[in-house]
Amino acid sequence: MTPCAWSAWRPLRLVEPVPVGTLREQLDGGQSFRWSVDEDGAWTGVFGCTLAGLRGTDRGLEWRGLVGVDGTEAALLRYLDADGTQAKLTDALPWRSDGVLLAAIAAHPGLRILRQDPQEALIGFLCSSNKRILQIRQMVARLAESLGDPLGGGHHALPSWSQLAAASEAQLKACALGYRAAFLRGTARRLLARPRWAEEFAALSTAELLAELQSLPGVGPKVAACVALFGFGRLESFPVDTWVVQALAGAYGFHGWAPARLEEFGRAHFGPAAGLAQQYLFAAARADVLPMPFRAEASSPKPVRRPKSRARPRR
DNA sequence: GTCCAGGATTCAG
DNA sequence: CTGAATCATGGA
Repeated sequence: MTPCAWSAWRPLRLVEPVPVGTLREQLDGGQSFRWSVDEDGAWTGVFGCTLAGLRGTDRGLEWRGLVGVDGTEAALLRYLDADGTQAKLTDALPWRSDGVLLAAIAAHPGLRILRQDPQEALIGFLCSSNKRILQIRQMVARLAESLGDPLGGGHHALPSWSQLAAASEAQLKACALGYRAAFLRGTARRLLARPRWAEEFAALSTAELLAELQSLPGVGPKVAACVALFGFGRLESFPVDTWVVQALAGAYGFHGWAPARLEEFGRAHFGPAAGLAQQYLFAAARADVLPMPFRAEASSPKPVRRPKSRARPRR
């Protein structure tokens, strides 16, 4: 049992202020599943092997770490994109000509893509299919608690692939994974044989990375896009989930479009930081603050049938 | 009790 | 290739 003592709260220097609402969306809005908040509004979370606390105050963002543990502040600065890369990319998004995006950014100013560990993103989104964020968080918490290494204060790191592969059926079942248990075991066994998988994946182009991720059991187009975005920092990756489908249908009029086609639109329209735009749209859709001029029509005649396939320029 | 969830997989057409 | 059934579990 490791004694746990928090350091005092200290200011965290970011290039842009983070409103408390944005902080909440960022830590508990479906990117990471490892943060929880107490009654005073103080967040506690684990990323990689770092245990940290965050809170928003009148004086700005503050952080704390475990006494005797070095590197917490540096890890937080990297995790939260303190160098301002995403602030610049946000400014380069087409919000000046896109009122939907403008409204989404205004709803959560300063929202960032968390720079997560690849394994953390992969485990989290392997659990994500057909589940709500709250339940994903519970699954991941149980995985860490029952299989991961202790970090102090009752918190645990996520299990390694070998720890996951070695887990018994009963242990996985107790994590309430449902049919996703087979996904986790399968992926754990595959990556256990490739100790440097994260480096190897990081060296791939984004298209190659997405294909490589999708070869893993339980990883389809959407999960692969999320892992590329959150775990490998591929900000051009544009995950299309149920919320984004609804947002693009209601706000842009793309009713009935297949996810692959919406993804194509997102990348073309939003450009190199499409994933960042996606996160703004996702958060705004969940908060129900997007302008929806094309909300699903109840009485109008059948929507115009759209061409299902495009001419393929491939050779 | 019913419905649905930051989907993936498998199978029928 | 597209669409539908199926998957296991818990919260609303």
